[in-house]
Amino acid sequence: MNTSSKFVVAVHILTLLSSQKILLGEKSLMKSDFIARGLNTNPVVIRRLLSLLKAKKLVDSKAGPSGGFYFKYDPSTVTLAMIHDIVEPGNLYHMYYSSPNKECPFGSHIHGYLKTLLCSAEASFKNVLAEKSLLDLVNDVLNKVEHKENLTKEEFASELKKNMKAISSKCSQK
Amino acid sequence: MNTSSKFVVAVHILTLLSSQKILLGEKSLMKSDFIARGLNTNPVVIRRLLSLLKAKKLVDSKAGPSGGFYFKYDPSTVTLAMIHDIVEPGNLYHMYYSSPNKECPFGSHIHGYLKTLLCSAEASFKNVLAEKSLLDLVNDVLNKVEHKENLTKEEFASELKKNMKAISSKCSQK
DNA sequence: ATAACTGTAACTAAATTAGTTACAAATAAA
DNA sequence: TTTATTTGTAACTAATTTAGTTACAGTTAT
Repeated sequence: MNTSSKFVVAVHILTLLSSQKILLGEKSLMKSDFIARGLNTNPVVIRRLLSLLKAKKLVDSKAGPSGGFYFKYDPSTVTLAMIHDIVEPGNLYHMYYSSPNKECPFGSHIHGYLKTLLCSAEASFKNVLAEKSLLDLVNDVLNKVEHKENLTKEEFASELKKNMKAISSKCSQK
Repeated sequence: MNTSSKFVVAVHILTLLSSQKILLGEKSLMKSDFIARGLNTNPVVIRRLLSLLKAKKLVDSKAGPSGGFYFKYDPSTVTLAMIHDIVEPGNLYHMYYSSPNKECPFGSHIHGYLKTLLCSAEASFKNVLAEKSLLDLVNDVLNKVEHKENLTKEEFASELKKNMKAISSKCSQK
């Protein structure tokens, strides 16, 4: 198993930033401290990942008090496949298994066919990710909240805003 | 990227054992030394992987001089998906990203939808692997050899046998 | 001016992997 | 029956990757 959590964390972050843009407006910013709290991890880990996403032009940031990060695009146009390609480039499995010896008249031919098959399987994996946009994920959550907690989008937006402020003040308490 | 080569190496080994069964007969055995040569690696690495495949009943072995390994089943009934499940159990990506904090009214709901999607993408990956059997891989190689090197199956079988003996004698020279 | 952010370098610790040495147990062959 | 060959496995090393952490320079709203 791939032990990296970069992909799931990046999706989590970008879904948060998308929801913030939709619920709280274009100009709203989210701090790395707040995001890190929600993932039980360290703000530096979040900033490191956001630094990569910024280099790829998906997000932008503002330093200083009341600074933070925001998502640059329309959440409906960014798919999980794009995010995967950014944070986990290359193949799911590498094919550099001790470059097969040409001495073996049979074994030396396996590599090529196996590589072709793996590429095709990985393409299939990514096709599923390509069918899901950040907006889809945001809507999944919003629908759940509206139905299960009987909150309107507006009520939920103000709850989110309140929570962001509460967490921010907790962080600065330290 | 997953840096493990267990899957590709296991497929390589089992394709070799399958070809040996088809070309050289049921009783034919292949040594870990010979397999390791073809992969430019260490016999212990090969035996370790074969030990797992033996525990899963895919192969069996015989100790002592002229001992070795053999594939127990019909190569047409074992798919690459089965092999993957054995040597890389679990998910392609783990979902234990710092179990999301319930404090965050939005973030706490993302996890479930992301997990569902990843499972579906992984299922799609494995479906492609499930369409390829060990026999398919053996036939890919045999067809290539017959066309490009103009060898009949019988000629190729004797070449393979010769090669196995040559490598074996090289190994015992040390 | 100050306080609150981002941005990033440097270090630690843990986990995983492949490779290696060594040797016990099994077994065919001399 | 002895010997040589092979599997089976434990123990260790080295390399790589990952997340977490501390520290601090640069930026900017208040």
